Amino acid sequence: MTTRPAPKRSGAAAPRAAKAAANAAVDARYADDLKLWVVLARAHAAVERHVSRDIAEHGLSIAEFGILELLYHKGPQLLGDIQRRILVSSGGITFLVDRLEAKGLVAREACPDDRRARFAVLTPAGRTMMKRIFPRHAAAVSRALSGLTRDERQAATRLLRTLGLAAAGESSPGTD
Amino acid sequence: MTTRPAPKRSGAAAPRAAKAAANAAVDARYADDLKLWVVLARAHAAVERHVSRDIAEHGLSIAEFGILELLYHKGPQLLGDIQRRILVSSGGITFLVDRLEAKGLVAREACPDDRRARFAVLTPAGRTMMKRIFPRHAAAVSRALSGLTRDERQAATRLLRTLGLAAAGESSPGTD
DNA sequence: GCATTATATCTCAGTACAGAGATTCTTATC
DNA sequence: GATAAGAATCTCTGTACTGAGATATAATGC
Repeated sequence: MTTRPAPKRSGAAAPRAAKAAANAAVDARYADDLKLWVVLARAHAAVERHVSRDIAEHGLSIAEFGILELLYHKGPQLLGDIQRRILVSSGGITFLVDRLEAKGLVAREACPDDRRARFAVLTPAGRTMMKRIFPRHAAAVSRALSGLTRDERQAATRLLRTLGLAAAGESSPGTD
Repeated sequence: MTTRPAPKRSGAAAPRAAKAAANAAVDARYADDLKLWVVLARAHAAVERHVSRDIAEHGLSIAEFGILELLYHKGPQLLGDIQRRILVSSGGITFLVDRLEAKGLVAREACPDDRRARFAVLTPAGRTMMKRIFPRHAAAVSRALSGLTRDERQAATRLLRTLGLAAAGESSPGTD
């Protein structure tokens, strides 16, 4: 990660106005939407970097933490339900739970009603860890979002929920 | 971590129930922020899936398309500038430009002022391709965002820009 | 000019998943 | 209870990246 103010060098200046004019028709039509997609991606990346750094200090990836958080708050869950909830592939959920199991934070338990299915449950060690790191994680998330006021955060939550639901539902029914 | 928001804690007599209550207090305090982080991640994932599927039909990843789009609209760029713009690692930018070069869409050119640096430029084939697929891509983005009204999209753009800039600036070097 | 330090890119090993198909089990029907 | 369709998980291969160090060049102080 190098981020340094570039030394003086005649910049890669391109005749912006002319180029933009050339594609003006298309650009003008969709420019606002493209802009929204860009700022959405950047906001997500920026917040994710904060969150990820916090979580990485405990040796966990975001997806791993997502599973632990789900189990911590909602109790044991079927692997398939976790998969749909945190949006990973079927192979991904096996891989993630394997790793959490290897770390001793999660265990698999049989489902009495369906022997194909397995529950993931927090081990005592996993629960202890979440108790310890969750408040700190929540604070890190809050800090990452602190660029918005309380009202703005509420407004953003509403807009993003609407956007997410619409985009998830539209012509993309399967999460797999 | 300068801001350690101490959850209010009932001072004396902390049996288990009180501790659990304290946990609940922490959870409640940050619940809204965690919710915003979740809907941000989901909205991003949902929109990205649409965009990604559109781009994949042309054999490109989102990062590759991001480079092509940057070169298409802004002209030749130094690799380091592209890297900072689309947020990939130093190894990543080499890898991505290699691949675009192998596809014949991009070429490297020497920088006359700095022989360490290289420009990436669109080849004629790359420009032709972008001319062809960009409008369609823009339409796909618009469609993915169509869950919000025009006004909502404007509001979301403003909020996400503010959020992204704040999160990127805070203890994490600027991207632009 | 020459050494020193900083920067731009590249190399290489490793990580985190995605996706397709295999395996194991359930449910419905005969 | 045997068979077949369907479902949940696992296995395996492939892809897109990250990050630490290597190499070449530039800028600066002597």
